[in-house]
Amino acid sequence: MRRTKAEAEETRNSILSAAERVFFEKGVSTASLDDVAKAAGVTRGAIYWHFSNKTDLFLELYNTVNLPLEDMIERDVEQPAADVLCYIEKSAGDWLDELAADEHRQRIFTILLRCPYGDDLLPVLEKQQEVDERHTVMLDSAFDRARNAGFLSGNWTPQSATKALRWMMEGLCSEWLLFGRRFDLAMEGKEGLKRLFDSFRQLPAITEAPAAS
Amino acid sequence: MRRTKAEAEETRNSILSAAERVFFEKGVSTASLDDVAKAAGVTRGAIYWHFSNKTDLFLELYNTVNLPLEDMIERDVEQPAADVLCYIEKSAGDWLDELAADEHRQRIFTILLRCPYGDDLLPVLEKQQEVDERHTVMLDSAFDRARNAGFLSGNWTPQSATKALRWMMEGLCSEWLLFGRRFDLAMEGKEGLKRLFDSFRQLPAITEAPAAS
DNA sequence: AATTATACAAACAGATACGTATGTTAAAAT
DNA sequence: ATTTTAACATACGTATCTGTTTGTATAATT
Repeated sequence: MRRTKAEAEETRNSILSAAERVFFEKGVSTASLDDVAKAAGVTRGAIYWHFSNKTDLFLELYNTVNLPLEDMIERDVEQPAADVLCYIEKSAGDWLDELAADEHRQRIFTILLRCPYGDDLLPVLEKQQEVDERHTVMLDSAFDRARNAGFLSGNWTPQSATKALRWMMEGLCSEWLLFGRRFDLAMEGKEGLKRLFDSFRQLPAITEAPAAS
Repeated sequence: MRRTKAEAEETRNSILSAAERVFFEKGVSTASLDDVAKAAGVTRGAIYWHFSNKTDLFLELYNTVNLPLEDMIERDVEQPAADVLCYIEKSAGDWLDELAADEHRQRIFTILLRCPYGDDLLPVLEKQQEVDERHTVMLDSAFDRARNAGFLSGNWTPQSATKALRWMMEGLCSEWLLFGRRFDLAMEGKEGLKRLFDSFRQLPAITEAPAAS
């Protein structure tokens, strides 16, 4: 029963959608292609027509979303130095809002967190690391501008602020995604961000009074 | 070839040790019992003699180590309020040192992070959550004592400090363990802790001068 | 209108992996 | 000295998953 091109694209998408749900529920390695086929209402024949194997299916699924941090990078473009910290904080908070509201991204992110990065999924890991690297570089330079303009507390260096922010975000999301969403990600996350950024902004208490430069 | 009791205990331990390495390298779900048996220099018969199946083997392996946070809990016992913050910081730093030096714990922790908590491994997940819960409660009360004694910055509440610390530790360890140990865990981790705890300790800059109470 | 290529389903073959059943040796128990 | 039983190895049957092949109805092409 040959389908029209539009119909074929539909089944392809339904396979991807089913794979997302099945991989999320059973894990990538334990889920079989038959599980995915049944969830999509097709047979394995359809999957092997559209994709070459499970790894390829996973990679295609992985390409349907931009990575967790990827769009956060684009957001933090050049801003006036006075607003950089607020802007980064807002950007991170918005990103949490989006994640909390988008189950699709939640599933993808969860799958990525606990997928066994062995052997064949190396390209995924490499892309992840490249995105992380770009995000780190961007944050570093943003915090550096804030610091040069005198808006970063002496307690923090650009690098340490970047790491603290990234670790908090990663820990926050890991706990929420991997361990059953037992708290309000957006609310608690943004409160944590607020405290952390307050400490970024807080100028030293005891040191020299601002001399005219 | 019947072995003596001591020899049997040896093979049991070698199976556990092999399982640790194999699960770490191939992932729990993709590793077969034959892989484990070969790595241990025995056959599957030995495994089925000592353990009832793969899940049971995993649970036994899981019981051989105290959990990542478990011993950190015991450490943070009652301390004079003036030293509480320093004590927690040191305790967390020590724990990072130990993790960085102990490949055994690294592997177990890594396995736990990316194992598919579906279906049969629920007891593992539940124990994890219970340990996390106890750790959180302990940190809350410790930060609370620090705060009541005036040693916690007004920027932070006990709860927010607890969460910030836990998220930072979790993000730090996740990035290090899941993504190839590409930095010095103990050094960078302790520097991050130092910055964070400095911000915990830093009293507000502008607010009222300490009035006699 | 006849042909061809597409989009699958169904059937097939090979490889694991699991659980169990059975065999075997030597340590304990008697 | 037998007997028993612990500690495995070996062999077996079965289920499952994978990749491929074959069949087939129907769009698309000419």
